[in-house]
Amino acid sequence: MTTKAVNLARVMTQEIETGRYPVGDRIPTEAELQQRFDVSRHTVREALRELKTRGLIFARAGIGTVVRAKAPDSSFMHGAGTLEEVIQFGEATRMQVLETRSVIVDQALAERLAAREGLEMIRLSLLRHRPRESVPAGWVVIYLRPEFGDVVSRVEAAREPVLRLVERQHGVRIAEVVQKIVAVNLTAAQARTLKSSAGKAALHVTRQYLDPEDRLLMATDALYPSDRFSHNTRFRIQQEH
Amino acid sequence: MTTKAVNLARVMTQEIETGRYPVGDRIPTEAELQQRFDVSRHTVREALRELKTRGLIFARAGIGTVVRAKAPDSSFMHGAGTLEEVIQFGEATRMQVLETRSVIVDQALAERLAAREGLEMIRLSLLRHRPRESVPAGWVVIYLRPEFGDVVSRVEAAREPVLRLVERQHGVRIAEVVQKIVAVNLTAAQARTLKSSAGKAALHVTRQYLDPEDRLLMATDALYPSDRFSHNTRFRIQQEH
DNA sequence: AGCGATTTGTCCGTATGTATT
DNA sequence: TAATACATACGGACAAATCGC
Repeated sequence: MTTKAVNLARVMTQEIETGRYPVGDRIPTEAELQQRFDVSRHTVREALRELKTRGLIFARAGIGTVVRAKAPDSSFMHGAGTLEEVIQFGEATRMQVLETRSVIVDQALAERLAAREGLEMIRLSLLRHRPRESVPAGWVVIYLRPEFGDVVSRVEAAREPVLRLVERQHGVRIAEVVQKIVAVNLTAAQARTLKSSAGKAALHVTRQYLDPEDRLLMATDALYPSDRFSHNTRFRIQQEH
Repeated sequence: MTTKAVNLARVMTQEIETGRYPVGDRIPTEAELQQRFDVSRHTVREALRELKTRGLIFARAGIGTVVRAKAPDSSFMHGAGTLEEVIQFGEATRMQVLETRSVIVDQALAERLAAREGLEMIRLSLLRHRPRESVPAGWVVIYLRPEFGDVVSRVEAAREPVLRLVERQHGVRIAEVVQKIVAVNLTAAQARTLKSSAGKAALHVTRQYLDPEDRLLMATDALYPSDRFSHNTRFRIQQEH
């Protein structure tokens, strides 16, 4: 069973899509729609509200209701899920630093990190451990801008993500995260480090953290064997007025 | 001048944030709020609708209205292109339907889809093909509510995601997507279907698409061999305004 | 299994305010 | 100023879902 409002919204959507009401034109007034579909004004408004939140129309008192777009515009599909979930490297994990050193970005690394070649960066290699588990949950390599080097000494003790340390310590703000996930089979060397077995499937997650000017602040390169990690995200769509 | 509904929404948001109504608890009924704020039920519902679309609460007839989450504080992601990338099953891929049938959700499936046991759903199994490539890019199983069955016949011809077909045809709106990604080694049977090889790493992506009332509209279960797919996301953090 | 009581969902009618022409 | 059209708000009625007895 579909409601009258949903049905009306569907009809109006279709008529906008098929060009009966072209972009820029006004659709019939609420009173007219009320008559045409033999419903209350409340129901008409309910249907139009739906189209508004989908970005198909907009309304102005005194003017009417105007078609804004034929198809739902992607800019109206704002994902308002938490970035926290992306950033949070798990509260319940302990970080074990394997190695810290300075590297010059070569061509291969430049590609992987979307960073400029020749740039100097701090390379922090560490294992994530869950409490009471002998095998590491994952292997994370963090690339940091040299000026953020002072946080390195606090990584193991801190109970929060490296990103948070950098943000607080240096007053920078992350504006964007670019994430790429692929599946890989572990090499023998990787398997040794992770105390897993060669050939086993793993998630390979690379991330770039950018500031508002699109400059790379930090990048990570992580490897999570299949049975120890799942990557969960919750996207919520925020409608606007 | 702020409207009564906006004001009420603000008060309720704050009370949820400050913990007066903890996550999981019910907020007062519409009738109670109506009395407390001395407004009509219409106004109460208008305010609650706002909180619903923000994902703070969800409501069920017969039960009440439950707090789903505290308001995202400062950093939550925003911006075009976020959810689109999740939803868009690639325009440039062709869908080949392998099988369509009706299934009753058993215990195992209930867990995987976060659906109720005993529910009837349509199971649509298909392969994604990229143009000019002989091997499939991925294997997708879609679970649809029975009332959406009419879109099945149009999946192969349509050049858009099944989700879009459902949204347009039935006037429903996705409010939330829950996504889980794990790495797996392909079984022999899976490898055969995908024209890949057993043991090869693959991304296993499961998603639940929920409407504003938290009801499951559609769920997908996809398998992408490692060398044919990478999952890219771009999170943009909303700046204060 | 059934039957109220409760609570949200849908739908209707009406009145008044506000913005635009 | 008057007419138009959406915005806000009030009221009531019944349906649908759920819970407890």
